[in-house]
Amino acid sequence: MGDYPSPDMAEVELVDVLKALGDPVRLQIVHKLADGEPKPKTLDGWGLDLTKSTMSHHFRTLREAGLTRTIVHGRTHAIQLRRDELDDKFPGLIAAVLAER
Amino acid sequence: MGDYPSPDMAEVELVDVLKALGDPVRLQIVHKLADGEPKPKTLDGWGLDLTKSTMSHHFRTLREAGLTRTIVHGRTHAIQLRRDELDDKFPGLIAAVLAER
DNA sequence: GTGACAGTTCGATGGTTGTCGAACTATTTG
DNA sequence: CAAATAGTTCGACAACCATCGAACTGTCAC
Repeated sequence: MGDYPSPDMAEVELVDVLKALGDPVRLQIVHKLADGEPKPKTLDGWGLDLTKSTMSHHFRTLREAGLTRTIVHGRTHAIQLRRDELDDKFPGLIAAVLAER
Repeated sequence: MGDYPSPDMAEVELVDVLKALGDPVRLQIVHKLADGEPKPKTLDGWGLDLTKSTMSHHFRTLREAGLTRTIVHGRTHAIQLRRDELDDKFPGLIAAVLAER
C-alpha cells in the first residue's frame, strides 16, 4: 500500500516551499517538471548523479513541502508539479523561480 | 574597519536566494524591509525574540546571499532590501514572496 | 512461485546551520 | 581618556540535512 500524501495547499507554508526550493538538486528537479507533465522518477534526464535513495529523499521533500504530487502506476511512479494550485496560492512564485536568466 | 560587502548581483545565484529566504526569521526580516526603506538593525519591530548575535548572523546571511545591503552610519547600521537589482535579475520573485496570502 | 524491476525506508556519517553567551571592535559622548 | 552604545566574531552545542549502501516492499513477467 504505497500512498504518498501531498499536503492540502491550504496548509502549505511559503517558508517551507522556499526551503524545499533552496537546494540545487531539488531546484533542478522542479525545472524539469516545469512543463506540468508528470515525469517518471526513473527519468534519465534529471541530470543528476545520485543514488536511488537520495533521489527518493528529494522527491519526498518536494512532495511534503507541497510542490509536487506522486502518481502511482503499477510499479512505477511519476512526479508532477502542482502548478495550478501553487499559482493560486503563491501567484507568480513558480514563474519567477522557473524563469531563465 | 567595518565594511560589509554585498555580492555583485551578477554573481548571485537563485538557489542561494531561495535558501536564504527559506528560514522563518529571515523571511520575516525581508517582509519588514518590503517598503524598500533602510531599517536600523536595532529596529524594535522585527517581532523576533533573539539575541544580538543571532540577529547578526541572519543579517549576514541575507547580505551574503545578495538580498540586502548594509548601510553604515557611525556606530549604527541600517539594512535595506536590494529591491531594484533583485527585480532586474529575478523578475517577480520578490513580489511573489512578499505578497500577502 | 521465482526472479527481475521500481521505489522506499533505515542506519550511519559527515557537513551545515540556528542559537546562545562571552569577548572583541569601533564609534560617540561625557 | 573613560564609559556607554551598536554591532561583529568566536567557540560551543544541538538539531538538522544530504548522501550512501543495504535491506525491505510491492508489482510485473515468465
